[in-house]
Amino acid sequence: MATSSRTGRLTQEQRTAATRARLLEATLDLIAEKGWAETTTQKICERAGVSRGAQTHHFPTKDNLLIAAVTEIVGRYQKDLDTAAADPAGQVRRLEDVFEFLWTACFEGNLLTCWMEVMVAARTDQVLGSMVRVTDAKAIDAMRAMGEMCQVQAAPPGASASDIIELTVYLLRGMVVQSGIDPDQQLRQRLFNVWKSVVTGRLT
Amino acid sequence: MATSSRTGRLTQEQRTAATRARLLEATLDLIAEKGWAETTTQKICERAGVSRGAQTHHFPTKDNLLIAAVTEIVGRYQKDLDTAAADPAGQVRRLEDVFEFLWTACFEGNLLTCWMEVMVAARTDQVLGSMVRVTDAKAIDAMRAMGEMCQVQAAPPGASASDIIELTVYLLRGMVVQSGIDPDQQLRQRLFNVWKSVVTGRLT
DNA sequence: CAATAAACAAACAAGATGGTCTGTATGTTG
DNA sequence: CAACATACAGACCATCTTGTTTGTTTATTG
Repeated sequence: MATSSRTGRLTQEQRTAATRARLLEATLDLIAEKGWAETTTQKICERAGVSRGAQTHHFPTKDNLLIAAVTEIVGRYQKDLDTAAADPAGQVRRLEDVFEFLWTACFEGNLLTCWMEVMVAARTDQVLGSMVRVTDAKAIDAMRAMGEMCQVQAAPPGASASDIIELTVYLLRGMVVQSGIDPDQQLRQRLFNVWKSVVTGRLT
Repeated sequence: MATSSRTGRLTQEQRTAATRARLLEATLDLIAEKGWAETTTQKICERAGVSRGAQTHHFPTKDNLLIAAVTEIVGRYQKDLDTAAADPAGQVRRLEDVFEFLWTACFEGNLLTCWMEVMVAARTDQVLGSMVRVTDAKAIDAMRAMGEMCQVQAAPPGASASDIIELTVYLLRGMVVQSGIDPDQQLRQRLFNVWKSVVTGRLT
């Protein structure tokens, strides 16, 4: 319990937190910029301004570091989800608002770009796969729950608002991958508007 | 022009075609099984039963081989597209049939799984990116053209059948990525049916 | 059949990557 | 202040990956 705030020195805890944060931030940046496969420990250390010895001290193996990075991605996205879900506390929500949230969460920043890299890598990576499976299921459940709060009546029997939400999630994920090679975001915005009008026209 | 079919020997042309085909097949298998990043020249040669010398003879660099593999993927998918497009020659097509084709083309075999690996890798790879950009645009155009052959009237102004098709493509691509970590294909089938009923209920 | 070219095999070289190891600096605690 | 634990720095090593090179086999052609 030594803050030592008046001196220029740092607590061990502070130093640990700082270097870990720098490593994770560099890892996320590299995944977004160079892709999952090109994200090596050396490049991470270089970008984070951390020696390789320090990295191996905090994260003994590369898996440790990458798992922590994926946890960080999930945590940030989950945080967005939580705030959005708690926004109109207990009240009824408009489906339109949910669409708007999903769109913004997909294309602001590079979080979803990182997540698509992780999902694709998880397909052929055991440890990553089991991790992504559970966290992704949780995220989709949370988003479906947002749909159930909407007062809409689905026209086709068996189609719920939650289903529409989940479909929208897959659509947006496909669009995020597309945005990696096609810069025409206006086209996607227009198509998403079509999607919204088609879906909302069918629900009441 | 020596066929030499009666002897046990092979023409140079035949040998070339055979080894190239084996290498490409092994490459596609590895991309589907291990992912883009784990697809190394050594593993390709090992799986193809081809020496590394032979590989470097036919494909001097790894890029050459991978580009040829991507071309093979695109070619096979384009072939599916062409046969499907030419099926009801010049006639009007049902939107339902197009949906069915898109679904089948996505989940039969592992072609689309490979394609998603390529698309994600293309985001951070210059040469791959320019290649994927043009071929993907062509494929989407071809699929949009199938939508334009459907005699449907879009209810929301500005929404064409082609737009619905393109939205469906992105939706299915998101689902393909999901299928890499979530084996519940029945869920996706059910959701896709929801999407279809939403659309067909909205179009006439 | 002889000469030439192509297909093929395998060893080698250069660089990158991830993990281990040894040593040093900094903070913590009795 | 002394003993100890943690954070950090950098060298080292085994492995893997890609590309080159050298030599051998097989097919083609005059």
